Amino acid sequence: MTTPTTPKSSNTSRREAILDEAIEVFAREGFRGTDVQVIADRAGVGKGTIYRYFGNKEDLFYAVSMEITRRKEAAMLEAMEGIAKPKEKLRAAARAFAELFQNHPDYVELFVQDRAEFRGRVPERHREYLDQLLNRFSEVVQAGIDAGEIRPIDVRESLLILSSILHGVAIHACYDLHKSSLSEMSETAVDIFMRGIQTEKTA
Amino acid sequence: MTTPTTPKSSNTSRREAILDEAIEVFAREGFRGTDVQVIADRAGVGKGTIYRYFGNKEDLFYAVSMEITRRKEAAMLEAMEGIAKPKEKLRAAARAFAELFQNHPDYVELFVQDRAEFRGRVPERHREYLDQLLNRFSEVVQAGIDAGEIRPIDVRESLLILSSILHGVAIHACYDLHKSSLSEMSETAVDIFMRGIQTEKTA
Amino acid sequence: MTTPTTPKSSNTSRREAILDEAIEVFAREGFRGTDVQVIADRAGVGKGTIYRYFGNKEDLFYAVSMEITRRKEAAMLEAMEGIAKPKEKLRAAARAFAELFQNHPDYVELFVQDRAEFRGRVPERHREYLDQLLNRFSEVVQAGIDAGEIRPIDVRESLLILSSILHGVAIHACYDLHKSSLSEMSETAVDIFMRGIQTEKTA
Amino acid sequence: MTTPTTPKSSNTSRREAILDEAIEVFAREGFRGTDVQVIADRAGVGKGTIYRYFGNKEDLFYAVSMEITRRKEAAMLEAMEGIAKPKEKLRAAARAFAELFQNHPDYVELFVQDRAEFRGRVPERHREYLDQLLNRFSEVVQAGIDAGEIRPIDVRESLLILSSILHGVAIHACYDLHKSSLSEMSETAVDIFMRGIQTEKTA
DNA sequence: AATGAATGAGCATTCATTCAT
DNA sequence: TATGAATGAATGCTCATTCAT
Repeated sequence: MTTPTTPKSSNTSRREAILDEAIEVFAREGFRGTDVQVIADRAGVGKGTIYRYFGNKEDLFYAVSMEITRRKEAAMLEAMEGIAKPKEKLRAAARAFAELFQNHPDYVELFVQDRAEFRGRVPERHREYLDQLLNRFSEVVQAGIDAGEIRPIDVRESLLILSSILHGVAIHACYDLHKSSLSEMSETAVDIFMRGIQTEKTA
Repeated sequence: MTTPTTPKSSNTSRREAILDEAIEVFAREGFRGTDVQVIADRAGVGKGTIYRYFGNKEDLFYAVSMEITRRKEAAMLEAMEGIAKPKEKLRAAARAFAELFQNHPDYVELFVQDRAEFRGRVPERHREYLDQLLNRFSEVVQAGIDAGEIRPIDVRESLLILSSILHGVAIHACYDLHKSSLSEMSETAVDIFMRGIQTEKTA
Repeated sequence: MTTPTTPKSSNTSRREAILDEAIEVFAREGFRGTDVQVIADRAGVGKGTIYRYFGNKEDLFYAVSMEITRRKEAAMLEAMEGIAKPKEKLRAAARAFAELFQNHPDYVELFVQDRAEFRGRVPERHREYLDQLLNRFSEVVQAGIDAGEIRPIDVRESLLILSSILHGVAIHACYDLHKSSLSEMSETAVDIFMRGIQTEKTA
Repeated sequence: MTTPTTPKSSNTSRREAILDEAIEVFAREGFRGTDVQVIADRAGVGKGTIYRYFGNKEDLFYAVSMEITRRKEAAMLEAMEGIAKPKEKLRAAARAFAELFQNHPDYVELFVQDRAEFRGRVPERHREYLDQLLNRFSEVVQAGIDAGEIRPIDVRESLLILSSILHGVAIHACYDLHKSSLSEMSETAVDIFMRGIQTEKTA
């Protein structure tokens, strides 16, 4: 764990190369089905190098999972920027979420793998992430309530439900391949959700 | 690979004993993490017997998955019986779904395992099941629309979304253990969903 | 890979075949240096079979070690039978010990391997064995003392020393290959030992 | 494989630091069980440095083994100095041997490791050492014989036996923890040995 | 039909050794 | 000279599947 000589270039690229390949291989083969050697070969590094960087297969998967989480969060937060109205903020975030997973079906698989393999065993990361994001979004929903756009619902619970819907749709979309895309289905789902939480008179 | 004869009395009980144990073990250990020997031991049969009845580990898991699907379906259909109003029918079904998974957290895990391990590879069973159930529910939704209770939405799409919500909540509930139960969270989610699809004036 | 027809001999012969090869390979390569696959190949069984019979590499080594211990003990006890005089009993046992190791240099290596790899970690087996054997020999020494042939020494301690001498000579003999054989060197060593513990006047 | 230059001040300390740590780690973990990185870390040097100084793991172990041999030899020779009577010289040397190993149980382990890992493969060093030391002690024994204190035995053989006894006791002492210490047991063993080789009338 | 002993492909992980810096 | 990042060969152990009884 000594600090690398060239601060960014070689180590970073190596780490990223491994991570990039790991995303694809874990997504395609599943956690248990993945042979670390395959990731090493694809990343063009020795197997030992992966263990040097990530410790073990599980921690490599964690790193992958966390990376996806970061990208998801970043995409949603970025999408909300510059939008004023609370409900539109939520829609924008949801749309960003759907588009990310539409463009990267891998990420859905990784989410499912994580849930399948590690259920409640390593939730701290997810819990922590969820809490952080929930707080961020809670302000938005609260603002919507204060503005009279959204019914005075339980903020945290409704956000968990929105999250469930988004993930549920992402996971389920593959069962409806012939029809609407993940984005389209998500759009409709969010539309129903927004109608479900808004005040009567609102458009 | 010899096809088992039509299960007679003792065969049936054997099959069920295996299936029952398989549900628990697969749920606890995951598909890849499950040792068929463990299922055999718990079911009190030889390992060879499992292979005689189910062909291989994957097909055993399929059988388990299908069994859960059947129970899920049965619970929902039974819950709808004797209820007249379309919206109440949907609520009842959703409630039955949530209660089933609340009482059998195993089933959630199996659903996730199935999705994780076999994503698009064996969708026929799910697709077939979904289609069948969708048709059943489509009539209900259509009746709601015809009765003016539900907005004239895309029936199939909205049902897929409801399914996504229910599964999404079931999967997500474990991340919010401290607060509401799966049933409670599902209740709220379905409430939002119903508000989202109903016509303006409806209560 | 033909399975023998005899119902009993099958398991026993398999176990023994593995054990026999394990003795040689462990002796030649050392515990850590041994590849279980090599033992499997030489014994004509699958690697899994070894793990089925012995659990793991360490327990396989234990079994080997114990087997040698048994043979050592058996050889010594057998050699003492039918001999009346205590001192001659000891000499006979020591001679049997030396001859066994002279004919099976492997056994020396296994003893050293055991000591090297497992020092105090698994002494129960050895301790137990030593105690058992010590008690057996203690009677002999005590008889010698009572008969006035042996000085009134600490029985247990002197036996441990005899054991140390025998093992020490066995281990050391290889450093003096050019000259006397293990048996010869051992004979001399035991002669010195006997003179050292006998009463003055004794021949 | 570059031959290290003649050790200068800092080199020497580096070499010694490595050697000191190697003694402990090899003794605790065994040769095969030792990770060179651990030695490097404990010695505060890079792993490459160890390879620069010692070539490879095996040669590092050789160096360690030889170092112990030197200390053993030095302790024995020093103990004999200033003592006139041959038998007392032997006793003194044996006592020094026992005390060294009593105070440094590590050394016993290293001796066993050496024997276990390299049996007859690298005996030159030991043989050479033994010969050197044997010659040194042979004079003592011969003097004892000439003085009528010791029976006219084979000098070399009896010394090898004494060596076997000392090493045997050191190795065996751990199997008798509850009772006498290595030193005590060794003392008794040497006493028996001396009685065994001395002439009848001697005290 | 039922069994479970036997099998061996498969894989995570370690660590001695090298070599570019 | 010293270093430690990179490597990949080596190996213990598992477990799905088969098949003789």
